[in-house]
Amino acid sequence: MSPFEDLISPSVGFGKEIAALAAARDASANRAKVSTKDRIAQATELLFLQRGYEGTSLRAITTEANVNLAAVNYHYGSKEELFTKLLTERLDPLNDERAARLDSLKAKGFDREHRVEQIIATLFLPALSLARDPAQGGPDFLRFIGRAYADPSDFVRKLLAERYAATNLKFKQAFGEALPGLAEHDLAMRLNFILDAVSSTLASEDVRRVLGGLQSERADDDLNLLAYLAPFLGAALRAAVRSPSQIAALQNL
Amino acid sequence: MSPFEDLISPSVGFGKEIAALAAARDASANRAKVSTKDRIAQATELLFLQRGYEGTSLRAITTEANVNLAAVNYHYGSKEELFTKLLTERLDPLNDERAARLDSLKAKGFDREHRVEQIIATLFLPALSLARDPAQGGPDFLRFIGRAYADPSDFVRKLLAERYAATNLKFKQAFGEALPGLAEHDLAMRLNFILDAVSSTLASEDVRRVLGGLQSERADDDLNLLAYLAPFLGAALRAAVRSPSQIAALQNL
DNA sequence: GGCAAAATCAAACAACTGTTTGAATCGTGC
DNA sequence: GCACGATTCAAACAGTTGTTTGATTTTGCC
Repeated sequence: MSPFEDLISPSVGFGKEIAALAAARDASANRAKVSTKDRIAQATELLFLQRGYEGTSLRAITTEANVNLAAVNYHYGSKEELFTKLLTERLDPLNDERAARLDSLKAKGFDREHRVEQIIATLFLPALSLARDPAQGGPDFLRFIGRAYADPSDFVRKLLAERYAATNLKFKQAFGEALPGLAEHDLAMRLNFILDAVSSTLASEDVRRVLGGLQSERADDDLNLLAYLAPFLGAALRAAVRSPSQIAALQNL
Repeated sequence: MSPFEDLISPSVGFGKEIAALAAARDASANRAKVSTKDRIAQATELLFLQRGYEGTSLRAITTEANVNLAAVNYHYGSKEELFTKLLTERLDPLNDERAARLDSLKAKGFDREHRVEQIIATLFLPALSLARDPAQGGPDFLRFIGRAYADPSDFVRKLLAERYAATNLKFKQAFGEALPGLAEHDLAMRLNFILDAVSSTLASEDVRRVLGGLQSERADDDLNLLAYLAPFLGAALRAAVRSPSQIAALQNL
């Protein structure tokens, strides 16, 4: 039995707000009228994917949404509050699920041999299963969170760092325990390394070709992508576990 | 003998403009007066490292440089021309050296077993040896090019893509030949993957701790970092060489 | 139907951006 | 010492940004 088997579990349900949003979006597909507030949200998501936080002006949003400029401040308060709402709406469930799965994995005990791969799986399998949930925004979900983690603006970076500091620390510690002998700053560097890589990969268009049909309901696809990426990332992390003397010995590899 | 030995070669010399700039910078270390034009360049580099292209306003530059606002347009023409000058001044030599080393490597013939690692070495060993050259800007050189390749602005991205398209294509083809059986879009994805990762790593502060003393003249340090990174990146690239059927077989790895 | 609350609107706000102007200053060769 | 080109300067330009205002329209309830 694969050590990842347990990780492929049905996702828990999430707030009614998101369901309401999705319902409103479906209604738009059928008829015509979407509320001003929701049209702003949709236009913002679209433009954020294309241009990021700083590159997306309120006027671009209101033009795309066919809405008066003042509507954003009326419905959301400010640009930062608008983006905070959109970002946390997707990232809160993601990080909750990540933390929950890591806890249950810890409780059950890690696999001896594939500990790193198990943690990697816990880190981004939730993103894959949430991406499959139409109530979470569908196939653009992955691109959205990839963009979010790659966004260079102070505002987004601070939001992610502060709001999810606890979860991030949990995973850092888990990797640290799975990779003893790796200096702390080395671990931090390697984690940034693979996180950046995963973010930009998720944000790209190509990942969907790898995923194939995201519409599929079968969790086997998760295993496919996991089998595709986990050895890749695992090898990267493990390769860092080398003392300076070992590095010297590698000179004529 | 290591297949990388040949790659550690003395860097060729570069234009007198850069030498003049470096001379001016040295003069500043001795006495006090640096020309307005050079103070603008220094302030721009500093702020670009901190905030990127879009995040760096001309007023921030002129304030940091203790210079009148109009001086930028007077000496450089425009903000884009200023950044183009600074970027190409460092990236032109880097890409020229990369292309030259790849050509000579091709002429000599690749090592059978470590072909991927050889190309990886060719891709970023020039950056390391140029970083050691004080005429190229010293230890900040790596952070600078890392920042450049990670910058999200249309202007910088287009500049890098267009100006160095030929070199980029050369390396893509070299990797493609070294990794037969890897579909083109997979190769592109993997290359973006490791390029993003390397860029953000170079741009970070931590890389200097790994590098230890950049002031050292000994090329052995290059080999150290190469031995540190090449297996890491090589493993990542090789892990992608898997057919869909092989992926399926990996489900219970 | 009327009326109060909610929503939309055009317009302006102050702060910022890169760029240009024209006068004042500087430095150098005569 | 003077004149002329190079440089610096304060000021203003036209454009953008996020936000606010006050009037107008729409909506839902009695």
